[in-house]
Amino acid sequence: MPPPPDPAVLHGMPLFAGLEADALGDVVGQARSRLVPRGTAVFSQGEPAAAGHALIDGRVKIVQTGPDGQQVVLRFIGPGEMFGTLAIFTDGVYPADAVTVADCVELSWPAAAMTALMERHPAIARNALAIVGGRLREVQNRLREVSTERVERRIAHALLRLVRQAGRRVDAGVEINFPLSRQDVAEMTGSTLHTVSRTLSAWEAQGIVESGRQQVVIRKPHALVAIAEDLPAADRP
Amino acid sequence: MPPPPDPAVLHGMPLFAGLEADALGDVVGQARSRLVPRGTAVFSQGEPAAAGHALIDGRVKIVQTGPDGQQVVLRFIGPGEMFGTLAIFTDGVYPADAVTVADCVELSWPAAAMTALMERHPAIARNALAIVGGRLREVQNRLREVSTERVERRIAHALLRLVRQAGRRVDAGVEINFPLSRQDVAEMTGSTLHTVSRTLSAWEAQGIVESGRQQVVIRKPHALVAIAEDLPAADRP
DNA sequence: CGCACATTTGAGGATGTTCAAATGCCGTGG
DNA sequence: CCACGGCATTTGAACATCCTCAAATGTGCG
Repeated sequence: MPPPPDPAVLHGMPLFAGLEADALGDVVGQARSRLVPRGTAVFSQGEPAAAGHALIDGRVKIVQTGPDGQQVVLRFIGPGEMFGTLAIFTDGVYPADAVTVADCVELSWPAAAMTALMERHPAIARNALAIVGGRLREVQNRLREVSTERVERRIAHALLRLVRQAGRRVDAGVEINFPLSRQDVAEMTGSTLHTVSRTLSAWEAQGIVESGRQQVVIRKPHALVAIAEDLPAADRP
Repeated sequence: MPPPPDPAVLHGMPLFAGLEADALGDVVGQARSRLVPRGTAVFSQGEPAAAGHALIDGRVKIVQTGPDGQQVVLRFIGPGEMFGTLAIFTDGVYPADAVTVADCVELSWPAAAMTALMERHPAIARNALAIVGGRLREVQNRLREVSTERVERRIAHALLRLVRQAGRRVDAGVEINFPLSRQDVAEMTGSTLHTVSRTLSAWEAQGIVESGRQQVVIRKPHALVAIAEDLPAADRP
């Protein structure tokens, strides 16, 4: 049996914001914690949604696979974020795969417990609504990007989003805090790993990024913003 | 002052499913009804979200505009559907334009009334969660399509979605029940009106569709499905 | 009838994909 | 410790798709 979770971990999780201490205890009491090594599927597309999940530590990639095997990265989950809960509120089937891209610690609540908690604490339903609403907006924005922007801008947007979500200051600039392959970026932007590689190479030549095997450091975030916004690149080192 | 709405109109609106009769009365009591002629903006992107809306009759196009003016059609709203409610649950600003593409009758609830109703009747929050969750899925699927499929398949998918949503049997086949331009289809698929026109022309030559000014009739839905699924077109009239 | 707008169609060309092959990096097992 | 095998990445070349530009044609409304 995994260690019983500490109520403190729920702090800062938007889904449980505004709950009383005893309500939080109720929530924590229903949770299971688990260690998941890198490269493992937490759940898979098409499975019945047995549980809702929250990430305590690590990073999880949410990938949707189409009928012909084409994959799209829907999002990366960081500590404090929920995932796999949508299915519980809709048709009960996970709509995507969740794969750990680093060693992870996660909490999970059985689907029944999740819905029961929501009935007992209506604030959870309202929080969930705000969260899902926010994600809907995010995806709508990406839909617009993919529909109207060229590849280079989309890649810039994707990296900037990742920086916002998982950026860590290092002396060379800002580093994206988890292993990220060209293929991943391609699947985030509706492109190919070849094009992503070429684009990053070009940016590297201009000193905008530094990148290696599954790792990206942004040296000049402002330059990336200029590309994302399609502004003239008016800057020297 | 518009006519006081009849409680019957709420029947079949998923947002208010499972509510008691008196709760429904409460809901209806807060609503305003309004006639909106074709081509009018119900609300505009960037405005503070003053109200949530439900369509009783007609058709509304939800369009998002990017920083450079590029437009994307997020969805078409038909009778019985809600729209413009997302903003109330998130940041209070409409994320898109809503424009009538036919003469419409709509109900609306002031934002404050909407949230109050939700607090009074928790079932509404749960319904809303399921609805928003369903839309999130839909948009995620479209994101995958736009990211991985070629234009022809995307157009096929878009038309099929419209048929499901607003298809009407006519002797020639199935008609999409509201005025729909090539430009609209282009903005639904991340393409251009030129490409859409060419594609429809080609399909017309094959007897798959019949289309004219802002109007499309699908004569062979199965053929369209074959294109959407990328199957070999194995059929004769 | 004429104007505004929707649609069609052609030609040319850019963007990005596809195909192919080489190189580099990392952990594993000998 | 080093060699090996599996990935990840890079880069070149050819090509396909689809967009852009341009102009003509059709359709409905005022």
